[in-house]
Amino acid sequence: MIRIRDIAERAGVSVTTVSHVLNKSRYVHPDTEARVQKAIQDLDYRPNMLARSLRRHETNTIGLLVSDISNKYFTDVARAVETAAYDRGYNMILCNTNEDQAKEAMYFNVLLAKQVDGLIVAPAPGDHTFIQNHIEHGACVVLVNRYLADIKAPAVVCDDEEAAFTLLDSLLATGHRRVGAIIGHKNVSTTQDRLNGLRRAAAKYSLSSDDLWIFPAQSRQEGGYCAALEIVKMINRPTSVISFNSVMLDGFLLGLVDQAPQLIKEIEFTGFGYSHLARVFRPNSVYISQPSHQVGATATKLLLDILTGVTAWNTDKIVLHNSIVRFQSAAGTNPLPAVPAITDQPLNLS
Amino acid sequence: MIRIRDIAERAGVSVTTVSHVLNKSRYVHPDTEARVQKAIQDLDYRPNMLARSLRRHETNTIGLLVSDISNKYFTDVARAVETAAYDRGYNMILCNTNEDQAKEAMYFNVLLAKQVDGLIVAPAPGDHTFIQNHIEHGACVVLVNRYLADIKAPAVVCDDEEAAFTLLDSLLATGHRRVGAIIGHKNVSTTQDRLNGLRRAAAKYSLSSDDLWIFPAQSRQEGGYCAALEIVKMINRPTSVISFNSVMLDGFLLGLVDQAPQLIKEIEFTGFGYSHLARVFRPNSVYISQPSHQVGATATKLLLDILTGVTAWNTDKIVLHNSIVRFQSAAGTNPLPAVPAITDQPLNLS
DNA sequence: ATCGATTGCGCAATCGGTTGCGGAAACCGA
DNA sequence: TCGGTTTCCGCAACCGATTGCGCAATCGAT
Repeated sequence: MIRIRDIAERAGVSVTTVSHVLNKSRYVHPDTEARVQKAIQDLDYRPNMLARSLRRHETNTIGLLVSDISNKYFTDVARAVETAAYDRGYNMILCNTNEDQAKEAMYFNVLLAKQVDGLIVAPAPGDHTFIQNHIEHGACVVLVNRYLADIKAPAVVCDDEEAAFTLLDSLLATGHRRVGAIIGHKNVSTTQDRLNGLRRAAAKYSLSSDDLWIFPAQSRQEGGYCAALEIVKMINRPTSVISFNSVMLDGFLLGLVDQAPQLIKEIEFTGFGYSHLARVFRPNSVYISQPSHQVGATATKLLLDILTGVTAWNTDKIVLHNSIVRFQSAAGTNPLPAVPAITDQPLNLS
Repeated sequence: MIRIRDIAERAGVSVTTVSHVLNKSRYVHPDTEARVQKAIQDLDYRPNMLARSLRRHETNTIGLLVSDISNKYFTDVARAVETAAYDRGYNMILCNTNEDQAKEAMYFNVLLAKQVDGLIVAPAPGDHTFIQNHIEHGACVVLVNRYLADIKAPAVVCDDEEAAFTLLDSLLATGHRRVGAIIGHKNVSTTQDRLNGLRRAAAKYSLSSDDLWIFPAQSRQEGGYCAALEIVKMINRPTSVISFNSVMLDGFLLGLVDQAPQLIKEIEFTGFGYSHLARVFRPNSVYISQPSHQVGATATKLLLDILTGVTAWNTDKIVLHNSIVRFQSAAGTNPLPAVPAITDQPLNLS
């Protein structure tokens, strides 16, 4: 490994000067600087960030803890965080907690031990006093997606109550009177907010609680599949179903396809997040498009603003807006452009 | 921040002893050790990994460079790498290169500057002499998914030639005589291997090159969509299509759904990787299930074995086996269990 | 020629750990 | 009591950078 000292010797200057050249932190005579730069080139020198960070007490690195890396929502958030961080000279370390609280705590410790400057966390369900502890000991944390009553930290969330209301309202407005909801984890703020939205819409139409069938499932495909198995067996079946995420919706639809294909046509379905299956089965339906990219970008900006002192530490909740979109018409928000540019040409096999 | 010195003072010992307690690196009297442990507890001490790594010349961290984090194949690889690394006391830093060679080079440098012990790389298409450079300067790199002729490093790949052969063979065996292939990036080893497999199967059935329509597309949904737009316009249309990844297949199917729904029934399709859409449109079809998890686990084991001296550095290619699976029958390999366990109970809205 | 200002750069302490070397105290058998 | 072990632990150098302090050389004006 090439050290700064090697550069200094080769350029005939002190390590101080090399350091200042590297960081442009004070005036260095152009000739000297050129010699140093040449030595850096010649030896292919790359500063040791461990040493720099140790001395500077900052790593220019933030951690991102997501609960499920295979969920498209989180990969979108991760990409946004990564981009926003990179634009401001920070790197991101991504960790997958798998909705496992123990793993979340473990990674939290690891990342703090690695001296990340701050953390963006999509908290797993469960108790989070350990996070509050770390915050009190000086950790800088921004929550995304879910907020937590017992953690005093800023959060970037979506207006889930409103979106759920809108969704159910639109179903009820078109005449549905028996509605199912596949809701995922019960004890997270998103689910609670969305349930509140459903309740509000149900109240608006004086729906009885018997007519609103709530199915808490694992927030994964199997959860939705289970919901399908249940619904197939029901007598007074809902005429429409809302899923709280697209993974469960996929599972639900696959369940119907496997177990009772005829129900696909009978049951209206919609939910949070884009799904290919929903799109092909219900090309004219709506769904809730979550501002995942914006969530990541906003959280990152907030975190970095706090870290760099632009913004004071606070416990504000930033609420971004979900949008309700129709598959066909939403050219801008739709994952697939209406008329995609043709960028490649066919080729014959030679 | 609590330093090791704070612990030492509180426990009335030297920092040396605290360090040895932390690392269990030499005998310490039980009473002394207890005092140290108590001080660690009391002060909620967490060692600074930067300092440790600086001194030890190792970070117990590996980097993973993937070309597309929103691709399920890579998230599976990432999860496997993360798990395998964690089991051996290593952490993983995940970086998304977005199929962008410049970004790949940038992250390569960042990770080396952060002194990662080793790197697992799914290389973007393009020139990679910079990787070879780093290897010659001592970087420890394992390639996954794609191998590169100009990089002397071990690689963990799949038997893509064989899988492509099997896939096309099965189509030709059932009578198809005009086949299309949506192939993604042309200049990567996977694509080349698969093309060779296709050629071999085509030769076996004496298919003329006019009957094998090759469509190189962007390796994303839009690429598949473009292929659909093309195929819709064709006169002597393929009766079956093979996609080289599931994202393009999704795009292709959406394209058909949008532009020519009747073709969905007419054209047989299959490809590499599981797709919900393929499953619902062709519940009895086969597809190539890639051993993504095994790829990640194997690459990690190989890298860590090299790092710890268990295995010597080499440039071997480890070839794992793709399997060809049918949607319905493949309970084990299918993403969805045939009869998923019901783990949650319905709940009434109160 | 003198002196203050400016230019250009180096010394050495420091960040928070790890570890080779060695030393004091306790123990033990004769 | 004495010499040799064994037990237990501390000193201080070191990892590779950053940075406060200060000094020598040059410059320009008088």
